[in-house]
Amino acid sequence: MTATIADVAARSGVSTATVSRILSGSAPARPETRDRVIAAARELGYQPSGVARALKRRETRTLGLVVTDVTNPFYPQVVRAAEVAAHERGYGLILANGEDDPARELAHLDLLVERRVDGIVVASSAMTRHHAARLREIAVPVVLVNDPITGSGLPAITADHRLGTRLATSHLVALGHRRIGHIGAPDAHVASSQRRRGVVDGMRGIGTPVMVQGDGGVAGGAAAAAELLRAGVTGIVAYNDLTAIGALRGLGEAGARVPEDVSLIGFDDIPMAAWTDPPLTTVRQDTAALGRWAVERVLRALAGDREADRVLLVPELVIRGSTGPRS
Amino acid sequence: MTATIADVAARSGVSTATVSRILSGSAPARPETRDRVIAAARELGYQPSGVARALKRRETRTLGLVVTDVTNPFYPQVVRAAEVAAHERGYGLILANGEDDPARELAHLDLLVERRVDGIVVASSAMTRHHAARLREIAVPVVLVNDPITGSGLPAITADHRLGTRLATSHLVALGHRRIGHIGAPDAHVASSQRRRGVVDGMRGIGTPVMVQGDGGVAGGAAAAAELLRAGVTGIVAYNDLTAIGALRGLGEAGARVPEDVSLIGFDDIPMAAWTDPPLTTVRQDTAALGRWAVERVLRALAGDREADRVLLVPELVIRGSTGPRS
DNA sequence: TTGAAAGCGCTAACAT
DNA sequence: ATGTTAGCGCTTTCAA
Repeated sequence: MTATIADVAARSGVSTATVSRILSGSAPARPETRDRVIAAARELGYQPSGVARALKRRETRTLGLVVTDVTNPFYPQVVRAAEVAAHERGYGLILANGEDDPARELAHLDLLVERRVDGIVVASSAMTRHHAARLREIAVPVVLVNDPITGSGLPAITADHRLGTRLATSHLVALGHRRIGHIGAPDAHVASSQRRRGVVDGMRGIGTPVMVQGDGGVAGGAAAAAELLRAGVTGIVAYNDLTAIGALRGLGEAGARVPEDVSLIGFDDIPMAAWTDPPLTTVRQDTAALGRWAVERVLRALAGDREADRVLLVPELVIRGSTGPRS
Repeated sequence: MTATIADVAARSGVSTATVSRILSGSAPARPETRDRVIAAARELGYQPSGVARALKRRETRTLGLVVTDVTNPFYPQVVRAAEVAAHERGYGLILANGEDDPARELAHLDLLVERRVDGIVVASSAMTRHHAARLREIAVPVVLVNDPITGSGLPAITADHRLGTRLATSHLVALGHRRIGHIGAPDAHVASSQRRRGVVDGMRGIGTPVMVQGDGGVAGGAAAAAELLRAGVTGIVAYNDLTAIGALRGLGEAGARVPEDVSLIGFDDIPMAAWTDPPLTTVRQDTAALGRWAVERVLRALAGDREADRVLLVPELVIRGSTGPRS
């Protein structure tokens, strides 16, 4: 078995209390004993048990991160930023993957609570939508990422989706486009209604956008783009980059060139967006900031700040090759 | 504070032992007491402390997963499969993101050991390369994913990289290509030498491949492809899909059409590969199997199986639109 | 500066 | 079928 503090104490001829103090530096000690203890600890390869410490201190120094689906290219950046931020402060991160299944997410939540994580970051719309009440009664701090529910009573950070698609639409309008379409996502997606509204905002005084529905992924984007083409649009704002990449294909197969015949804008700025052909004009949201802020907010909550503040991140239009003047 | 087992015991007028037995179903109880205890537990919103249980049982039911970089599109699938497999068996997963930094990974390892995870899955070449010794002395089971080190003495699962690029190369040869190039990755990458060798294997008796170096990512692929074009190749085997996607761009910018002028093959079959233009012919490795097997292997080790077995996954050539007959 | 001892919340003998 | 008790490995009073 692994060495315990008692082993170290025995080996160095002091009490466990002294070992604890010396190893944690929580109290001064005579240099001589210090050295003996440290030597003994090293010789035994002693590593304090986080479990025992957690029981005593009543904190695990571990956070939970609930994510809808790591496989969606939007999330890894959030996860990474969260992990880095947590690790910087000495916290571990338990990852809970929702698989887009609300029941499963609830089970995960129980798992996290039972594991006594010190706080939870939820980056899952399904979660906040179906289990808002449950989230609010959790004993530890919960922070939401990309939460559409304004009245959740929990701290949250979100990109301004509506502003984002408005920016995108205005860009299209500025390029001379007048018939503009939007490929939306199912309502299950966090931001679908906000992003839809932004397109309407952007066309105010100009006309009404043609609304079609995708599936939030590549396949849906391809089908929807063909539909928009038949409707005669010259500009498309897609729900996200995945949808836009699908649209790129759908357009290509229908014989339309981008951007000569149709201009196309995505959302998120996933890494791939810069590498499509043509490179995708898109609305960037700072995913790293999302993850980092959420973790830091949890930590602040742990330090006593129990406010339910919400931060709205300003998205940025990244103009690349998929948009151009109406021909 | 959260309710403890003592609270439940007091409220239902039994001992903590009885509560423990009933809630865990580890021993029969009179239906009447059963009901009282369960009711009390529910009323108090009691959730057993995993920390206390872990201390007593000497198992945390938590696994560690060390990953080089979640942001690399190859990993999320592994992570997801691992998480799902773990969760199915009631295990949680602590994610440790290496950020491609060996020192950082070592720190992560300590964190995991201190947290007393029951086992560790390492999906990081940097890790196995620099810290093989440290890994071997860890008290809990360690399983390697995509490990290049045959002599590590630890169970491991890896795709047969060499076979994969051989398959790819043979496909090119079968299509009539004779001048074939390979865009390799820096040696820091797990599989670079294996994949390089596979290309040589595939050209045995035909010639020698032109070897150039990428960076394992999109940018490097673009530059390297241009180089290969100048060398007059008509077929390219890329280290991975990211590299191939870069090559696609590099080729396009240099005025070469794929597959009419140059055939191109990737590796991994990341989700994006199906959606490039043209869709990428690639070598698929079953990333989900990698993650799932690793977790299951750790669990088996926990059940007593301490063998250092290695499994080699057979990759599969997925023929899409980026390869065609030499024109 | 150091030690003795209690206790964090649970489970598992061992009793009854 | 249920209760008593010890103890998992730490930290932290309280004493000395």
